[in-house]
Amino acid sequence: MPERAIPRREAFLDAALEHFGRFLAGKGLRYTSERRAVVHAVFEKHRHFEADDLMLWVRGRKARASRATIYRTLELLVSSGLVRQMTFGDKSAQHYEQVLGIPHHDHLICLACGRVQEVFSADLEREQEALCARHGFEVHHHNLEVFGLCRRCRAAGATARKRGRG
Amino acid sequence: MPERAIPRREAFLDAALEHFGRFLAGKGLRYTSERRAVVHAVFEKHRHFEADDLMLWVRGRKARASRATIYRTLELLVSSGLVRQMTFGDKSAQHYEQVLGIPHHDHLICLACGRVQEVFSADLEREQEALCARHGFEVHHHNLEVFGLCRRCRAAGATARKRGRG
DNA sequence: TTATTTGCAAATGTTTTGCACACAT
DNA sequence: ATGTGTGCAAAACATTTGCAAATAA
Repeated sequence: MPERAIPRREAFLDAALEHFGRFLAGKGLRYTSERRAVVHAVFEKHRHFEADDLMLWVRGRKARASRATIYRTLELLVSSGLVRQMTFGDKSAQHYEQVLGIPHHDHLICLACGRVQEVFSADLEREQEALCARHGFEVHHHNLEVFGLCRRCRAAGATARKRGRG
Repeated sequence: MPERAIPRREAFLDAALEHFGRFLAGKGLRYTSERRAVVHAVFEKHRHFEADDLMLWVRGRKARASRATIYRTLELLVSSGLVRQMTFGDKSAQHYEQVLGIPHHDHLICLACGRVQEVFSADLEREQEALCARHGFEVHHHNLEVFGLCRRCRAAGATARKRGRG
């Protein structure tokens, strides 16, 4: 079976809080209420986000953190491996997504509706590894972003075209 | 043979100038000396670049174009399909590369030296297509960026580690 | 106690925009 | 002629930084 489903990301909040605590402690850094609030916001409910979304979520939870702190904490979260940074094509703001509890996956980005679909193929991963190996390249991580039309929008487009003609 | 070499991008200047001319004419837009100068700069010698590099190259050719014009022309070049926009990981400035005459390829980005290597694998492309097809996704284009260590830096690192130990 | 962290506001760097003048067709 | 394109300078963004005040360990 070359494919697997991408599991839901829930119930990882505690693990994330703990992981981040250990990361900070290991660097002699402090676990402030702001940093806890950011971890809560990231791991409670959300998938992809940008810095500004995150600030709003934190504030929506009666906690507070300045924009500067959001950025500084995001940097730490990325270093700790709890969050990864992405860049979808030509957008201006950086995108992030939680990593803990979520196996690697690629992204299909619909040009019509903007929806981002997460997919995985072991065969594809294997081919990537093989390609890099042939070039003597040691892989740390990778991003695959495929742009196109999702099933829904293809159907909608087809309908629209039929209507247009009829 | 699953792989092919990425050909050099040369002698595409004339084709690019013509292609862009047709694109502009088709939209009722004008082929100004600035736009020609930008196409020259992109297709004469260069591979990957950012907006500011391009401005310097244009000016290095005794032509002139303001920063605003560079950005406006880049947008047109992307629309015309002559250039594509990329974003390597977490960098701030957008990156571009010429497309005409250059078949699709992926990028291996070295975290140590920053070098960007272009690679291609037909098997990999096939797996990507298959994955998308399984999801009913119609592919327009895609980006694969692999981050890691290139052969050279791996060797250097190994040497450094040996020296450190010895 | 004290080094780290925070918020604020100012700085940065990239990209976009408004507008008067210049120009390609 | 006339609608487009240009340069300039200012605006718009996301992101980073300096610093005095606040705080976790």
